Amino acid sequence: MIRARPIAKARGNMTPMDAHERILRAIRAIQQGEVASYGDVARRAGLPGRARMVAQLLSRNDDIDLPWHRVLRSDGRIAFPADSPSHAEQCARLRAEGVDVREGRVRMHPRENGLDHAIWG
DNA sequence: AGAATGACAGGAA
DNA sequence: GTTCCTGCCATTC
Repeated sequence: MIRARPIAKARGNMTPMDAHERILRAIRAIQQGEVASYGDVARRAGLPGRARMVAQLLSRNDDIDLPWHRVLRSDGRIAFPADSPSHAEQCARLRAEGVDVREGRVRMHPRENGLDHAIWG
C-alpha cells in the first residue's frame, strides 16, 4: 500500500488567482435567501481548510455585486462586531432577502450530508 | 526569519 | 446555551 498522505496540502497545483476565482464563484453561487459559512464556501471552492482565506478575500473585495452578506461564521453568527456598521448592514441585507436574523445570528440547518444518513440511516 | 493579525473552525470546559 | 483555547492559512510588519 502506498500510504495516502493526508491530502490536506494537495493544493500546490492551484495558483492563488484560480483559488480566488473559485472562491468568488462559490460565493456568487449562494442563492438569495440562503447562507453559507466561510468554511462551506472554501470547501465548495475546492479549498478545504481555508475559511480564513475566504474572509481575507471578502475583506479586500470591492465588487458591489458580490453577495458577501450571505457568508456567516460556522455557528451562524455574523462575523462583524455587533456594534459595527457592517454588522447592521449585513443584518439588513439578509432580512431584505427574507432571512430570519435574531441576535445577529441565523439558524443554520445542520449538515444533512449523506454521511450521517449513510451511517445511521 | 519570526511574530502578529484576521469578516475562521471545532472541540473542550 | 456560553466562553475559552488551539489549530489553521495567508499576509504584513
